[in-house]
Amino acid sequence: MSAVSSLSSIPLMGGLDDSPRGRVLRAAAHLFRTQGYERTTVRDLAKVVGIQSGSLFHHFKTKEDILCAVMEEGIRFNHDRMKEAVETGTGPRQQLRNLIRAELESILGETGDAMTVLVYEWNAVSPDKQRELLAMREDYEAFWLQVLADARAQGLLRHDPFITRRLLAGAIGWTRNWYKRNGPVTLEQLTDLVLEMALGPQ
Amino acid sequence: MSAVSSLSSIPLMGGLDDSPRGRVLRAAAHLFRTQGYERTTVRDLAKVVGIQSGSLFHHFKTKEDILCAVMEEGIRFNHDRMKEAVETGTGPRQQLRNLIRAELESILGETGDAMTVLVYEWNAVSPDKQRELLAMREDYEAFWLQVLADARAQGLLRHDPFITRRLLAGAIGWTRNWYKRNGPVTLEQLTDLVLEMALGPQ
Amino acid sequence: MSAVSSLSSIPLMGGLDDSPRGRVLRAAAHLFRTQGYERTTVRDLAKVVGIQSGSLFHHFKTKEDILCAVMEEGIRFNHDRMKEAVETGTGPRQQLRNLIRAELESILGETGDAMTVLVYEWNAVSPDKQRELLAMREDYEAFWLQVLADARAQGLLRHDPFITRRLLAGAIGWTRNWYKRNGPVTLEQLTDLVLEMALGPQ
Amino acid sequence: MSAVSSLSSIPLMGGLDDSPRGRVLRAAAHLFRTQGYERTTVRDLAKVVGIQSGSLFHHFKTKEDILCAVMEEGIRFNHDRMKEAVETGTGPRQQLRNLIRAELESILGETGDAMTVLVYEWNAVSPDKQRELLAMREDYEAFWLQVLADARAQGLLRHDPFITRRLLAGAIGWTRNWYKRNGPVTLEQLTDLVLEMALGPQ
DNA sequence: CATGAATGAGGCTTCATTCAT
DNA sequence: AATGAATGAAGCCTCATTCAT
Repeated sequence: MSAVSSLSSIPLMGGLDDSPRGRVLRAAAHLFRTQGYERTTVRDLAKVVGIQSGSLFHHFKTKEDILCAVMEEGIRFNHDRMKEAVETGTGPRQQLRNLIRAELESILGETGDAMTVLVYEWNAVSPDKQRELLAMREDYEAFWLQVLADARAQGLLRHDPFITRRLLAGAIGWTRNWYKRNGPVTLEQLTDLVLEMALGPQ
Repeated sequence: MSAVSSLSSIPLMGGLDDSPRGRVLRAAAHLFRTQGYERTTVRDLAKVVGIQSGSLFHHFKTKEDILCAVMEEGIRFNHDRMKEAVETGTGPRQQLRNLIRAELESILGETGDAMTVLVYEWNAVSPDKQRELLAMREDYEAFWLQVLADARAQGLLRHDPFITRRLLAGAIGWTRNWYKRNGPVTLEQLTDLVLEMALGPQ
Repeated sequence: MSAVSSLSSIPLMGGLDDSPRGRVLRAAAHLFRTQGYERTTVRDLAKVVGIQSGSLFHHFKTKEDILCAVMEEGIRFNHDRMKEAVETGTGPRQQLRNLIRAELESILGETGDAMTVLVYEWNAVSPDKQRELLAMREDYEAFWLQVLADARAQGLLRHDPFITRRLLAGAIGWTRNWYKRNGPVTLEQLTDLVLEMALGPQ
Repeated sequence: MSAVSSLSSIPLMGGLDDSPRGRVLRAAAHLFRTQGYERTTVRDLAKVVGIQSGSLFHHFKTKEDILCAVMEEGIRFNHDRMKEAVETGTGPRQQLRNLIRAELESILGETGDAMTVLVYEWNAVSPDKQRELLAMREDYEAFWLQVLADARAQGLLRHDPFITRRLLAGAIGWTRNWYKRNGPVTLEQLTDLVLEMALGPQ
């Protein structure tokens, strides 16, 4: 059923160590993305981790908790990444480029499974959990809006920061479905393309 | 469970009449998007349509068939829309604008549920059906690539048509998650924003 | 599913004309034997007959009624056959041979499906119907017991008629599972073999 | 629905212990024979065993697997019985008598349900499984044919071994439908009657 | 009489979760 | 913590039967 039978082929997801918990979350992120949350059974997951299905419930109360944990770890790790992107950039243009670059990494790299699951399985989580997760995303988005507002203030950006952010978020998130890291376009080039979409040529 | 208890609140999806089949597909598109395919039971669906669950299987062989039919109708209807967009435009710039506008309509309008389901529930369909559906999408995408290639030939577009299309597809598809039709930005303005992302200012 | 798609290949069962009723019963006897009663759907049956499933219920009240009618017709037709077998024989030995021969015909010939169904699907019919059918079989069996009793009285038969009848019934009924009419053993030879089982050599 | 509500009234079937698997198979053999395979629901079966219906599927993959297992165990156990019958007999006559006796035991005793199911529900199993089961029966039948061939070689048997076997199989198998163990005829007497059918008086 | 869409009860099977060992 | 058998609710689908046309 599953195309994955061991964890060895799943890259270490950012921030997750080799503890049982970490191994479950990495396997879950992968399976939830490739098969879908509902179509992944706890037995599928246990098999990939190399334990029995009953044992999962010593680490997580419910299957939904596993899903939420995947999402949380994804947000948490990328929050740090974004923060760093802003802090290491000097000036809005470079900061924005850093953000784009970082978000592309987050989508196309080791946290890609988690970020995809965050979007695609969003309404598998209860409203309560949705609220919690939305709160976590809020300051994540705040980085973007702040940088875009700065860019606008400096005349770099011609349009509304909010709308620009949304359009960029769509373009970036979708790369998961087509971009190949070892294809003809480098990640730097892709970053520049997206940056140009936001700010125009030059 | 379902927030929807009758079909009356679901707009007529493009091309689907009031036949039992059409009513099932409209309800399915809506439920599959709001609840997810796996989390929508055939009883949920039947209740919204106003029939018994067993009766669904007079019109469709399996639940998966319903999903595929939703996707097919979505593709089919929008194929015609895209074709018209290209035909009624004179010159690549106008054709491209028409395409963007048409795809925004397709995402934000009455076929939005179907198009979202097409993306979000993609791996709920069997590989065989995936192949069929991909074949249908192919000439849909061909419209875009042709127009973008023309734009490039005329110097309107500075980058690779394929990549540009993917970035636009992401930006446009994501609007479903944030754009409000009765908000401050009109669809025409949104169209222009996306067009500017593709071609730059002016 | 069914290996039969038309009635043309099913021989006319004894006593059943080409009326709708007769055609249904012949098809039913065949399908019930080859697939089993429960595994044969009324749609299967209707398709072979060449009508719609709903139309079956103009001729029979329920599916079970069809099964019972098959059984009844089988018994009724073979009752006449047995009667004739007894009447045309002179002396117990010839009468017994005639009965054996007639019952082999009934199992291996055109009523074989019905007779097999009578045995194999016996507990698909309600107790009430079972009683009715048992009553019909009673005088059928009376022919046998009478002839065997006569044979015993004449010293032809060494054992209890009742037990002898049961053993013969088993041997004869089982022929359906192995005897081939166009094989090396003729029906007359088979008849003699069974007769010898009953009466011993000579 | 079921006339049986506990396992206590079902005799231990040959070779089956009190493991969950054994208890399921014994209950299944009984229910499948008395109600028919299709008319026995997995809930019926679970109730008799004293477990929940879902638990059945920890021991057997499908309902059909349960049927096949019943058949297999029946064949396997009786294979050993037949082998012993041949080995403990000296000379074809005694061997044949032992076989008859053993098969009567197998039909009328604790494996009777399984053997009946084997015959009556034969076409409820898939062609693949039929092949497997036929292969198992093959060497079972080989015992009979060998002994009958020996008998023929010694002049004890006047007719073809194959045909004789089939007639005996029918007579023996049918005893399930009429013979009462605590009736006027002992099993030994019945055995002798069948033996006489095969070899003639003396 | 025939049709065929609709019914709705019920069947098999799956699966997250529990718990005694 | 781990196991794995057991649970029991719920899911998809089938099918005999009905009935308006």
